[in-house]
Amino acid sequence: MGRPPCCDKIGIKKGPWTPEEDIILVSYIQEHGPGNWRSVPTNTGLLRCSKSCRLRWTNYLRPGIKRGNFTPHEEGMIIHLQALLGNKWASIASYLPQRTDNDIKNYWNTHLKKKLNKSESDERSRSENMVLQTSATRNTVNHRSTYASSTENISRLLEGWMRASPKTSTTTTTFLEQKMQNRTNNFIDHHTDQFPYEQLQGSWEEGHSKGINGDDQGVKNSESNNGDDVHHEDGDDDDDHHNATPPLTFIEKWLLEETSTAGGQMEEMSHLMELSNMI
DNA sequence: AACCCACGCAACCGCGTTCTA
DNA sequence: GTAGAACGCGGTTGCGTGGGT
Repeated sequence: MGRPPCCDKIGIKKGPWTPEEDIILVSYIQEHGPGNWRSVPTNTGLLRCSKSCRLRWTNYLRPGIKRGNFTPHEEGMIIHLQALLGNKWASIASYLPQRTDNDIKNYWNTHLKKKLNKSESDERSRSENMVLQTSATRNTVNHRSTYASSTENISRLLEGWMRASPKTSTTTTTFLEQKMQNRTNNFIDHHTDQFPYEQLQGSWEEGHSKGINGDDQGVKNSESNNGDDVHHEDGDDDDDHHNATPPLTFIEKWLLEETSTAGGQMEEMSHLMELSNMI
């Protein structure tokens, strides 16, 4: 309490992350694993506060993150989990391992809240069904469904950055100088100018197997389950998330059984609604 | 073509919780 | 047991972008 924010320190950079910074951060985490964020800026030479590094990693760079439009299934889960848990975005995110709490929060604030308000004002008695129906309808219309894993994001930004600035770097730190050579060798396909996803992923997992812990159990799982919403095990995500998560056994069961297929979804939704009404 | 506005998303900030010496 | 440091979460902000006029 009353502690000054770490980002007030002089010389700390704010604002959007550059591809360079992303690469440095990813390289470092690939080698040392996430955690001990305080040491990340000093060890990497990044002019960012530890908080910013952690946020960038968890919200954007972490592997297994699904980006792009939310599926009706995900949307339904968010709506009902929000009804059950409130604005516990981290807890909700633990049920959607491929989505970040920030993503879910943004999606709720920009889409779902409005939608729910609208349907509630339209007709309160039918609002619940309205939500589900409009969800499905909307998704068929909204088809920017190019989900990309974060590794793909990284590969793309690497590609762009490497083309733009072949070898030089403005933030020449000891760490960067040492690692960029190695990492680009790992990331870049020697035979093409592309950064094949498989190769990048392989590189990542190779680094992981050296000793990444905690979050990365989930990282591995979600990576291997890319494109699948199923949440397979409890050790899948942050410990905090699970500690904070109430024993929603029905939902867990539902999530385990349910895939992105729409079949049976509506029926399960109605069960969920009953459950949430009881609570 | 230029301007305005609304929207979406990435990042920041403040505070509560947890950890450690 | 306590204080300070680090971490994690939720709310909020600011900027880029696309659509409308």
